[in-house]
Amino acid sequence: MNKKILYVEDEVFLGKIVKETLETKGYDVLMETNGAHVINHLQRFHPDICVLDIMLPGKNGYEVAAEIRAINELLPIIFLTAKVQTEDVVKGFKTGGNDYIRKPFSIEELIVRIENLLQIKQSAPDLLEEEKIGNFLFYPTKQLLVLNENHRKLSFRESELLKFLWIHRNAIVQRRDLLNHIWGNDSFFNSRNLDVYVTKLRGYLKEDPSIEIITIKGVGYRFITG
Amino acid sequence: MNKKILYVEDEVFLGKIVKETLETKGYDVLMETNGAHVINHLQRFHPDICVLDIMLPGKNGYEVAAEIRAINELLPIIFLTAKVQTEDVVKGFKTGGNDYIRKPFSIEELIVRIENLLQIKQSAPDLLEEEKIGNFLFYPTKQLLVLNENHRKLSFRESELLKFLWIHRNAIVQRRDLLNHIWGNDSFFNSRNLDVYVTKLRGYLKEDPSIEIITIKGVGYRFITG
DNA sequence: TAGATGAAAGGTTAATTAAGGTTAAGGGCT
DNA sequence: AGCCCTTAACCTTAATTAACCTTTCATCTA
Repeated sequence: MNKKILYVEDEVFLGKIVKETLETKGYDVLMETNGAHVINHLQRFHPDICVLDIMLPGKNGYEVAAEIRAINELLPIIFLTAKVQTEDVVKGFKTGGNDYIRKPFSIEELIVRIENLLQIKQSAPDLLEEEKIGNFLFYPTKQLLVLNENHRKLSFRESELLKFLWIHRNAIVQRRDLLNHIWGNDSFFNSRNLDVYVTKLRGYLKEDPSIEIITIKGVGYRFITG
Repeated sequence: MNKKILYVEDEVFLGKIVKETLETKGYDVLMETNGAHVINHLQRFHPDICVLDIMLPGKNGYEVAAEIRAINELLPIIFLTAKVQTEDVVKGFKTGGNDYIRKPFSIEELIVRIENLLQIKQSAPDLLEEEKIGNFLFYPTKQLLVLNENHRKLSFRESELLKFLWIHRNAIVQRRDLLNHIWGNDSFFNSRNLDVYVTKLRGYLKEDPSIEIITIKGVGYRFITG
């Protein structure tokens, strides 16, 4: 069963390219040029994700997003925008967007963001019941972190964060990906939230000096394990 | 060192402009007006990316792309076209194009897409966990520089700069390559930024007089290690 | 042709801005 | 209540920008 993408774009020419490319990647794509028709499609097509151009004739992307949100709280929405003002981005998140991409974008980039929101991890190996992280033992499903006799129960977010960092250990993980994965979008409200959780994890992990969460300012983090 | 672009374009006038612009951005550009000659160039020039106009005399862009694909599965291909028919676009992607730009296009847009496609397949030569630089030990992923008992944590940019210089030690590295690698572009502002980071690194490295970052005015730097 | 001159590139240090770190105070949920 | 998440306030540090200084090199002039 292919994942379904509802793609709202008034530039027909660009739209056809994007649609066709996504289809070759194994998605079912319904393309619509008129914002006012989106709601109808939502009911019949049942998309897994929406990609909305912001500059639409008639109804703009924000309005469409708000309509979608009224019906479906969780459906991931990606905005495409030519504008670069922060206000627009903020507005995008406020009306319920999960991610945004600036035009001109490369199709590769769009695919990455789509897969990210759909949680299709290219090669994310499944975690075992028990993972050895430095001197710690981490039990992902139990949300438990053990060092020697010291058992610490992790909260859901703590555990998700550790999981994500561990899966991508020694690689740079982008803030944006963490936020999308754990909080569902990367607005700057949640952004500060991530900082708080990184601090918490660092606190837990500091007993083993061979483990470190390195900050890459403006980009994300890198989880180092000896 | 520079990335190589094979650019196939029959409009000589436009072609010259694009070629020159790309060259100022630090690419080596081979321009060809005849589609039939492309394959020869492929063997000798070994481009990192191809930019193909679709309307070519003799052999059209799709045919050329198919030929390229037969030899190299992964080489990124960008199509340029003035045609507006969708069938052409679809055809382009089916013959293995990675991206697509409609004429008239802005050169900025072309550059964005080129860089995007290059990043995807780009992977720098790997460094070891621990590299010995003069009397220092450098831990690239840990962003750590050690001299005797003296541990210095490097910031991301400091570490990236040192990595780049070390990989190209004893060779001349161009400012614009450094800028493109660390800052993503070589605009005027980042240029001064690089100066600041070079000064910082020199400060850190001055404890070992056998190491030196030599300035080559107007070109770049040379990292000397005894 | 030596030396003067000025422009351009880069060096250095400091100021500014922005990102993130830390801690603690709300606020909702069970 | 107790837990977890969020938000806010305040602090620290990295990254950027700016300002001013030095070197280099080409060109001009005596």
